[in-house]
Amino acid sequence: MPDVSGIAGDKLRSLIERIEKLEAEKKQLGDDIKDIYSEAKRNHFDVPIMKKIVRERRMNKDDLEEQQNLLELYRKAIGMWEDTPLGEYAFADAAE
Amino acid sequence: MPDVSGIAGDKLRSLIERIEKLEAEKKQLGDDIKDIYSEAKRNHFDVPIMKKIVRERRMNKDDLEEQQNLLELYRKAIGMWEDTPLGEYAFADAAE
Amino acid sequence: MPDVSGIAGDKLRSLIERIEKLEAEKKQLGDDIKDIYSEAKRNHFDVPIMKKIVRERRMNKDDLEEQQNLLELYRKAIGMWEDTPLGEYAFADAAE
Amino acid sequence: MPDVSGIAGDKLRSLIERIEKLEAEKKQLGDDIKDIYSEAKRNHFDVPIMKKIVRERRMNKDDLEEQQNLLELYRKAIGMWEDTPLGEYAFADAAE
DNA sequence: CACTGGAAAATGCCGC
DNA sequence: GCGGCATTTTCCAGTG
Repeated sequence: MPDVSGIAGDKLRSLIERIEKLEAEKKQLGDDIKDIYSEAKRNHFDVPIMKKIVRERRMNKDDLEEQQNLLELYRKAIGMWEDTPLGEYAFADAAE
Repeated sequence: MPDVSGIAGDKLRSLIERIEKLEAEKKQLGDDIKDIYSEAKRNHFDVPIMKKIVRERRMNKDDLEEQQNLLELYRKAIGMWEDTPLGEYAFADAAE
Repeated sequence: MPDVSGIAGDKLRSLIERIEKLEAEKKQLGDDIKDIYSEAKRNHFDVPIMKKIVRERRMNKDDLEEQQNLLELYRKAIGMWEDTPLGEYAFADAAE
Repeated sequence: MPDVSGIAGDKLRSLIERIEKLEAEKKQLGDDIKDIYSEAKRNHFDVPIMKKIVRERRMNKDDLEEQQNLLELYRKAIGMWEDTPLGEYAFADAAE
């Protein structure tokens, strides 16, 4: 759109193009990450579990514990699984 | 949560049970839909295409509302841009 | 589209309409569920935690345990958190 | 996972570290994009509308490929329907 | 600072 | 059983 726009139109178009360029790179990185998960799968790793691990590592440890405590509190409040050993597994669930 | 083992626990359990009931119904509907696709397949219709059609129709329907929102936004913005060609620019891009 | 179609066209349209009807009901249930979560929020419950609870209850307990074990195994394999209290707790839990 | 604490653990750690590196870069790009929107705002552009435009352009781009897939599907199905009015029906619906 | 809407991620499902 | 697609769920930034 060569001459419909004035200065501001050029600026706007420039901004949008810069954004689109960055978004394209961002998408590329997403694809690269997928590739690594594929490689992991080929090496017989469990991909969903790996994703949980990555997420745990990204999370702040204090928040993780706080979540755990709340989860446990809620389980208790509704009397969930009170006669099973599953309560012990609470910690792992917080990360999911 | 105010009171773990008292009234709040009852309320929490009640909420969760209501949710689970609705989720069960929702799942049932999903199964019913699958059944219809099976029936379609038995009648020699091409199921993937049927799904595309259903999807298209849903998208088109959703888009009507979306278009309204978009127009709304544009009208709002035109006040700012009314003495520049930018309004036109935005419209042209959105419609292209 | 009254007379473009023959018998098969009628059948196809009928199938699609039944599907769309069920999908509408399904969507409605989804909205109802959202409403309950809103009510929960108004009652000062932590909605994300509630969702975890609902999910836990939906899951098969054996699968849950299996997941836990794998997660723990992976944490160990990469030496994750081995010098933190959370890590010790998890290790203890896994070993018992 | 073959060998928890041996070579497989090294492989797992390596995969995870590569993923985390890419995620960091990805996050950086997200921040860069935000910066551009900030710049736009400083230049008195309407950011929500810009986002709409970017989104529209991305959708339109995606739709081109989608349309191709759809046509592909339709061509495939036409063999089955070529002596009925159903092909027309599908086309009409998709185009409406 | 809670809420809404939009982007991103995860889950589940389907055909090959 | 694997990869791709669609849906659902989760997350997060902007807004009042």
